[in-house]
Amino acid sequence: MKKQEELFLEFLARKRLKNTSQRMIILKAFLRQNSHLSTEDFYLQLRKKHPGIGYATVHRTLKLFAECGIAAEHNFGDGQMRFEVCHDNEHHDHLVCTGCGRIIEFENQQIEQLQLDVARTHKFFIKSHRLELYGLCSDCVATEQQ
Amino acid sequence: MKKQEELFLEFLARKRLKNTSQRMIILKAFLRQNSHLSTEDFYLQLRKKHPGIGYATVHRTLKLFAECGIAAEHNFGDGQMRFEVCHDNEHHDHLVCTGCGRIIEFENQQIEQLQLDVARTHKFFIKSHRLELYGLCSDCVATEQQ
DNA sequence: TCGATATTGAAAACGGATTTCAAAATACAG
DNA sequence: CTGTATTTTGAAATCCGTTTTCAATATCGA
Repeated sequence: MKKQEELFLEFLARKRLKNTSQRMIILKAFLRQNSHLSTEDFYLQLRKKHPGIGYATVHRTLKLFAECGIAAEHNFGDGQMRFEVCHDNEHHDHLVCTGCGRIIEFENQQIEQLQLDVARTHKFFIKSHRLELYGLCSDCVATEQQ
Repeated sequence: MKKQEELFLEFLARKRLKNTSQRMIILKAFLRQNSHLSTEDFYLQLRKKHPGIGYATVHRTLKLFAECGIAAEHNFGDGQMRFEVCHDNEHHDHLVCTGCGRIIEFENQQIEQLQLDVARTHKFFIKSHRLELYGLCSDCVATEQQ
Protein backbone atom coordinates (compact mmCIF):
# COMPACT_ATOMS: atom_id res chain seq x y z
CA MET A 1 0.00 0.00 0.00
CA LYS A 2 1.30 3.41 -0.89
CA LYS A 3 2.14 6.04 1.61
CA GLN A 4 -0.57 8.42 0.53
CA GLU A 5 -3.28 5.85 0.87
CA GLU A 6 -2.13 5.19 4.39
CA LEU A 7 -2.17 8.87 5.15
CA PHE A 8 -5.71 9.13 3.96
CA LEU A 9 -6.88 6.12 5.92
CA GLU A 10 -5.28 7.49 9.06
CA PHE A 11 -6.93 10.79 8.40
CA LEU A 12 -10.33 9.15 8.08
CA ALA A 13 -9.81 7.22 11.29
CA ARG A 14 -8.64 10.28 13.19
CA LYS A 15 -11.70 12.22 12.09
CA ARG A 16 -14.11 9.33 12.64
CA LEU A 17 -14.97 9.36 8.99
CA LYS A 18 -15.91 6.29 7.07
CA ASN A 19 -13.93 4.38 4.57
CA THR A 20 -16.25 3.97 1.62
CA SER A 21 -15.76 2.36 -1.75
CA GLN A 22 -16.31 5.69 -3.49
CA ARG A 23 -13.57 7.34 -1.49
CA MET A 24 -11.11 4.59 -2.34
CA ILE A 25 -11.98 4.70 -6.02
CA ILE A 26 -11.57 8.46 -6.09
CA LEU A 27 -8.31 8.26 -4.17
CA LYS A 28 -6.82 5.75 -6.57
CA ALA A 29 -7.93 7.66 -9.62
CA PHE A 30 -6.58 10.86 -8.14
CA LEU A 31 -3.18 9.39 -7.35
CA ARG A 32 -2.97 7.84 -10.78
CA GLN A 33 -3.38 11.10 -12.67
CA ASN A 34 -0.56 13.53 -12.47
CA SER A 35 -1.74 16.89 -13.64
CA HIS A 36 -3.70 19.86 -12.42
CA LEU A 37 -7.27 18.90 -13.07
CA SER A 38 -10.32 20.92 -12.22
CA THR A 39 -13.00 19.15 -10.21
CA GLU A 40 -15.13 19.09 -13.33
CA ASP A 41 -12.43 17.55 -15.54
CA PHE A 42 -11.54 14.99 -12.94
CA TYR A 43 -15.16 14.09 -12.49
CA LEU A 44 -15.65 13.64 -16.23
CA GLN A 45 -12.57 11.39 -16.38
CA LEU A 46 -13.73 9.32 -13.47
CA ARG A 47 -17.26 8.99 -14.76
CA LYS A 48 -16.07 6.97 -17.74
CA LYS A 49 -15.11 4.09 -15.48
CA HIS A 50 -17.43 4.79 -12.59
CA PRO A 51 -20.64 6.35 -13.82
CA GLY A 52 -22.31 5.87 -10.48
CA ILE A 53 -20.17 8.34 -8.56
CA GLY A 54 -21.68 11.78 -8.32
CA TYR A 55 -20.08 15.15 -8.72
CA ALA A 56 -20.83 16.12 -5.15
CA THR A 57 -18.94 13.12 -3.83
CA VAL A 58 -15.96 13.86 -6.03
CA HIS A 59 -15.94 17.44 -4.89
CA ARG A 60 -16.23 16.54 -1.23
CA THR A 61 -13.54 13.91 -1.50
CA LEU A 62 -11.07 16.21 -3.23
CA LYS A 63 -11.64 18.65 -0.39
CA LEU A 64 -10.81 15.91 2.07
CA PHE A 65 -7.60 15.18 0.18
CA ALA A 66 -6.63 18.81 0.45
CA GLU A 67 -7.48 18.83 4.12
CA CYS A 68 -5.35 15.81 4.88
CA GLY A 69 -2.48 17.10 2.82
CA ILE A 70 -2.33 14.68 -0.08
CA ALA A 71 -3.70 17.21 -2.52
CA ALA A 72 -2.91 20.85 -3.17
CA GLU A 73 -5.63 23.21 -4.22
CA HIS A 74 -4.84 25.81 -6.87
CA ASN A 75 -6.67 28.66 -8.43
CA PHE A 76 -5.05 29.83 -11.63
CA GLY A 77 -7.55 32.58 -12.16
CA ASP A 78 -9.74 30.82 -14.68
CA GLY A 79 -12.50 30.53 -12.14
CA GLN A 80 -12.00 26.85 -11.51
CA MET A 81 -10.38 25.17 -8.60
CA ARG A 82 -7.65 22.72 -9.54
CA PHE A 83 -6.15 19.89 -7.56
CA GLU A 84 -2.79 18.23 -7.88
CA VAL A 85 -1.17 15.41 -5.99
CA CYS A 86 1.06 16.69 -3.22
CA HIS A 87 4.31 14.79 -2.96
CA ASP A 88 5.92 14.80 0.48
CA ASN A 89 7.04 18.22 1.53
CA GLU A 90 8.35 19.28 -1.81
CA HIS A 91 7.06 22.59 -2.97
CA HIS A 92 6.92 23.94 -6.46
CA ASP A 93 5.46 26.86 -8.32
CA HIS A 94 3.87 27.13 -11.72
CA LEU A 95 4.30 28.50 -15.18
CA VAL A 96 0.83 28.81 -16.65
CA CYS A 97 0.54 29.06 -20.42
CA THR A 98 -2.33 31.34 -21.31
CA GLY A 99 -2.16 30.07 -24.87
CA CYS A 100 -2.74 26.35 -24.49
CA GLY A 101 -3.38 26.00 -20.77
CA ARG A 102 -0.27 23.93 -20.18
CA ILE A 103 1.07 24.06 -16.67
CA ILE A 104 4.77 23.63 -16.02
CA GLU A 105 6.11 23.11 -12.55
CA PHE A 106 9.33 24.59 -11.29
CA GLU A 107 11.26 24.86 -8.09
CA ASN A 108 13.59 27.62 -7.11
CA GLN A 109 15.24 27.56 -3.77
CA GLN A 110 16.64 31.05 -4.08
CA ILE A 111 13.18 32.52 -4.57
CA GLU A 112 11.90 30.61 -1.56
CA GLN A 113 14.70 32.02 0.53
CA LEU A 114 14.04 35.55 -0.62
CA GLN A 115 10.39 35.14 0.30
CA LEU A 116 11.43 34.25 3.82
CA ASP A 117 13.59 37.36 3.90
CA VAL A 118 10.66 39.51 2.80
CA ALA A 119 8.44 37.97 5.46
CA ARG A 120 11.05 38.58 8.12
CA THR A 121 11.41 42.25 7.30
CA HIS A 122 7.64 42.61 7.66
CA LYS A 123 7.48 40.47 10.79
CA PHE A 124 5.09 38.29 8.87
CA PHE A 125 4.56 34.60 9.56
CA ILE A 126 4.19 32.74 6.24
CA LYS A 127 1.76 29.84 6.17
CA SER A 128 1.75 29.31 2.43
CA HIS A 129 2.51 31.08 -0.76
CA ARG A 130 1.64 31.12 -4.36
CA LEU A 131 3.86 32.07 -7.24
CA GLU A 132 2.60 31.82 -10.77
CA LEU A 133 4.13 33.11 -13.95
CA TYR A 134 1.61 33.62 -16.73
CA GLY A 135 2.58 33.81 -20.35
CA LEU A 136 3.28 31.67 -23.37
CA CYS A 137 5.09 28.36 -23.40
CA SER A 138 7.70 27.71 -26.05
CA ASP A 139 5.19 25.98 -28.33
CA CYS A 140 2.75 28.85 -28.18
CA VAL A 141 5.45 31.45 -28.74
CA ALA A 142 6.44 29.56 -31.88
CA THR A 143 2.85 29.26 -33.06
CA GLU A 144 2.17 32.91 -32.51
CA GLN A 145 5.08 34.00 -34.66
CA GLN A 146 3.81 32.23 -37.74
CA MET B 1 -5.66 67.06 -14.30
CA LYS B 2 -3.96 63.95 -13.06
CA LYS B 3 -2.07 61.60 -15.24
CA GLN B 4 -4.38 58.66 -14.68
CA GLU B 5 -7.44 60.61 -15.60
CA GLU B 6 -5.77 61.59 -18.83
CA LEU B 7 -4.89 58.00 -19.53
CA PHE B 8 -8.48 56.97 -19.06
CA LEU B 9 -9.83 59.75 -21.26
CA GLU B 10 -7.38 58.82 -24.00
CA PHE B 11 -8.41 55.21 -23.64
CA LEU B 12 -12.07 56.12 -24.01
CA ALA B 13 -11.35 58.22 -27.09
CA ARG B 14 -9.21 55.52 -28.68
CA LYS B 15 -11.96 52.96 -28.19
CA ARG B 16 -14.75 55.32 -29.24
CA LEU B 17 -16.28 55.00 -25.82
CA LYS B 18 -18.20 57.76 -24.16
CA ASN B 19 -17.20 59.98 -21.33
CA THR B 20 -20.10 59.79 -18.91
CA SER B 21 -20.64 61.36 -15.54
CA GLN B 22 -20.80 57.96 -13.89
CA ARG B 23 -17.44 56.96 -15.28
CA MET B 24 -15.83 60.14 -14.00
CA ILE B 25 -17.36 59.75 -10.57
CA ILE B 26 -16.19 56.16 -10.36
CA LEU B 27 -12.73 57.08 -11.60
CA LYS B 28 -12.31 59.80 -9.00
CA ALA B 29 -13.57 57.60 -6.19
CA PHE B 30 -11.32 54.79 -7.33
CA LEU B 31 -8.20 56.95 -7.47
CA ARG B 32 -9.01 58.43 -4.09
CA GLN B 33 -9.07 55.10 -2.28
CA ASN B 34 -5.80 53.34 -1.89
CA SER B 35 -6.44 49.76 -0.94
CA HIS B 36 -7.47 46.49 -2.48
CA LEU B 37 -11.23 46.66 -2.53
CA SER B 38 -13.58 44.09 -3.91
CA THR B 39 -16.14 45.30 -6.42
CA GLU B 40 -18.78 44.85 -3.78
CA ASP B 41 -16.96 46.84 -1.12
CA PHE B 42 -16.12 49.60 -3.55
CA TYR B 43 -19.71 49.76 -4.72
CA LEU B 44 -20.98 49.98 -1.14
CA GLN B 45 -18.55 52.82 -0.43
CA LEU B 46 -19.53 54.68 -3.54
CA ARG B 47 -23.22 54.23 -2.96
CA LYS B 48 -23.09 56.36 0.15
CA LYS B 49 -22.35 59.43 -1.92
CA HIS B 50 -23.87 58.34 -5.19
CA PRO B 51 -26.85 56.12 -4.59
CA GLY B 52 -27.90 56.33 -8.21
CA ILE B 53 -24.96 54.43 -9.63
CA GLY B 54 -25.63 50.76 -10.14
CA TYR B 55 -23.47 47.80 -9.34
CA ALA B 56 -23.28 46.78 -12.98
CA THR B 57 -21.85 50.13 -13.96
CA VAL B 58 -19.27 49.99 -11.19
CA HIS B 59 -18.29 46.52 -12.25
CA ARG B 60 -18.02 47.43 -15.91
CA THR B 61 -16.05 50.55 -15.17
CA LEU B 62 -13.55 48.77 -12.95
CA LYS B 63 -13.02 46.32 -15.80
CA LEU B 64 -12.33 49.25 -18.10
CA PHE B 65 -9.77 50.57 -15.64
CA ALA B 66 -8.04 47.24 -15.65
CA GLU B 67 -8.12 47.12 -19.44
CA CYS B 68 -6.56 50.54 -19.82
CA GLY B 69 -3.94 49.82 -17.21
CA ILE B 70 -4.87 52.16 -14.38
CA ALA B 71 -6.14 49.32 -12.20
CA ALA B 72 -4.76 45.90 -11.39
CA GLU B 73 -7.09 43.01 -10.82
CA HIS B 74 -6.28 40.56 -8.05
CA ASN B 75 -7.73 37.35 -6.80
CA PHE B 76 -6.55 36.49 -3.34
CA GLY B 77 -8.48 33.27 -3.23
CA ASP B 78 -11.42 34.48 -1.17
CA GLY B 79 -13.68 34.25 -4.18
CA GLN B 80 -13.81 37.96 -4.77
CA MET B 81 -12.07 40.01 -7.38
CA ARG B 82 -10.13 42.94 -5.99
CA PHE B 83 -8.89 46.07 -7.70
CA GLU B 84 -6.09 48.38 -6.77
CA VAL B 85 -4.75 51.53 -8.35
CA CYS B 86 -1.81 50.81 -10.62
CA HIS B 87 0.95 53.37 -10.31
CA ASP B 88 3.13 53.82 -13.40
CA ASN B 89 5.08 50.71 -14.22
CA GLU B 90 5.97 49.82 -10.70
CA HIS B 91 5.20 46.28 -9.78
CA HIS B 92 4.69 44.85 -6.37
CA ASP B 93 3.56 41.64 -4.76
CA HIS B 94 1.46 40.97 -1.70
CA LEU B 95 1.55 39.64 1.80
CA VAL B 96 -2.01 38.58 2.62
CA CYS B 97 -2.91 38.20 6.28
CA THR B 98 -5.35 35.35 6.68
CA GLY B 99 -6.10 36.55 10.20
CA CYS B 100 -7.36 40.08 9.65
CA GLY B 101 -7.37 40.38 5.88
CA ARG B 102 -4.70 43.06 5.83
CA ILE B 103 -2.75 43.29 2.63
CA ILE B 104 0.82 44.49 2.64
CA GLU B 105 2.64 45.36 -0.55
CA PHE B 106 6.26 44.60 -1.18
CA GLU B 107 8.75 44.80 -3.96
CA ASN B 108 11.75 42.60 -4.46
CA GLN B 109 13.92 43.08 -7.47
CA GLN B 110 15.93 39.93 -6.86
CA ILE B 111 12.83 37.77 -6.96
CA GLU B 112 11.75 39.43 -10.18
CA GLN B 113 15.12 38.68 -11.71
CA LEU B 114 15.02 35.06 -10.62
CA GLN B 115 11.59 34.73 -12.20
CA LEU B 116 13.04 35.87 -15.50
CA ASP B 117 15.77 33.27 -15.11
CA VAL B 118 13.20 30.55 -14.51
CA ALA B 119 11.24 31.63 -17.56
CA ARG B 120 14.35 31.63 -19.70
CA THR B 121 15.32 28.10 -18.75
CA HIS B 122 11.83 26.94 -19.78
CA LYS B 123 11.80 29.08 -22.93
CA PHE B 124 8.69 30.69 -21.51
CA PHE B 125 7.55 34.20 -22.36
CA ILE B 126 6.20 35.88 -19.23
CA LYS B 127 3.26 38.21 -19.64
CA SER B 128 2.47 38.65 -15.98
CA HIS B 129 2.97 37.04 -12.67
CA ARG B 130 1.50 36.77 -9.28
CA LEU B 131 3.30 36.23 -6.03
CA GLU B 132 1.40 36.14 -2.79
CA LEU B 133 2.56 35.13 0.64
CA TYR B 134 -0.26 34.04 2.93
CA GLY B 135 0.04 33.97 6.66
CA LEU B 136 -0.25 36.15 9.72
CA CYS B 137 0.78 39.76 10.02
CA SER B 138 2.69 40.87 13.09
CA ASP B 139 -0.50 41.99 14.85
CA CYS B 140 -2.23 38.68 14.30
CA VAL B 141 0.80 36.68 15.38
CA ALA B 142 0.80 38.68 18.62
CA THR B 143 -2.94 38.19 19.12
CA GLU B 144 -2.74 34.48 18.52
CA GLN B 145 -0.12 33.96 21.17
CA GLN B 146 -2.29 35.36 23.93
C1' DT C 1 -30.69 69.81 -33.34
C1' DC C 2 -30.74 65.27 -35.04
C1' DG C 3 -29.68 60.56 -35.35
C1' DA C 4 -26.54 56.88 -34.67
C1' DT C 5 -24.29 54.78 -31.10
C1' DA C 6 -22.91 53.81 -26.45
C1' DT C 7 -24.28 53.61 -21.60
C1' DT C 8 -27.12 52.94 -17.76
C1' DG C 9 -29.55 50.42 -13.85
C1' DA C 10 -32.48 46.70 -12.58
C1' DA C 11 -33.15 42.33 -13.02
C1' DA C 12 -32.09 38.01 -14.95
C1' DA C 13 -28.79 34.62 -16.26
C1' DC C 14 -24.67 32.37 -15.61
C1' DG C 15 -21.18 29.09 -13.62
C1' DG C 16 -18.72 26.90 -10.33
C1' DA C 17 -18.79 25.69 -5.42
C1' DT C 18 -21.43 24.10 -1.76
C1' DT C 19 -25.43 22.38 0.75
C1' DT C 20 -29.74 19.84 1.41
C1' DC C 21 -32.15 15.74 2.06
C1' DA C 22 -33.89 11.19 2.09
C1' DA C 23 -32.08 6.73 1.09
C1' DA C 24 -28.15 3.71 1.61
C1' DA C 25 -23.85 2.25 3.62
C1' DT C 26 -20.67 1.85 7.41
C1' DA C 27 -18.80 1.15 12.03
C1' DC C 28 -18.97 -0.69 16.19
C1' DA C 29 -21.01 -2.10 20.75
C1' DG C 30 -23.22 -5.78 22.58
C1' DC D 1 -23.32 -11.69 13.83
C1' DT D 2 -27.01 -8.34 14.78
C1' DG D 3 -29.03 -3.71 15.77
C1' DT D 4 -28.48 0.96 15.71
C1' DA D 5 -26.38 5.39 15.68
C1' DT D 6 -23.80 7.84 12.57
C1' DT D 7 -21.89 9.01 8.24
C1' DT D 8 -22.11 9.11 3.29
C1' DT D 9 -24.14 9.26 -1.06
C1' DG D 10 -26.18 11.23 -5.47
C1' DA D 11 -29.47 14.29 -7.38
C1' DA D 12 -31.16 18.41 -7.13
C1' DA D 13 -31.40 22.74 -5.12
C1' DT D 14 -29.04 26.65 -3.39
C1' DC D 15 -25.56 29.96 -2.94
C1' DC D 16 -22.94 33.87 -4.36
C1' DG D 17 -20.03 36.64 -7.08
C1' DT D 18 -19.73 37.81 -11.98
C1' DT D 19 -21.57 38.94 -16.25
C1' DT D 20 -25.24 39.78 -19.56
C1' DT D 21 -29.75 41.40 -21.15
C1' DC D 22 -32.76 44.96 -22.36
C1' DA D 23 -35.46 49.02 -22.68
C1' DA D 24 -34.79 53.69 -21.45
C1' DT D 25 -31.47 57.39 -21.48
C1' DA D 26 -27.31 59.98 -22.46
C1' DT D 27 -23.53 61.21 -25.42
C1' DC D 28 -21.18 62.64 -29.50
C1' DG D 29 -20.39 64.34 -33.98
C1' DA D 30 -22.23 66.07 -38.20
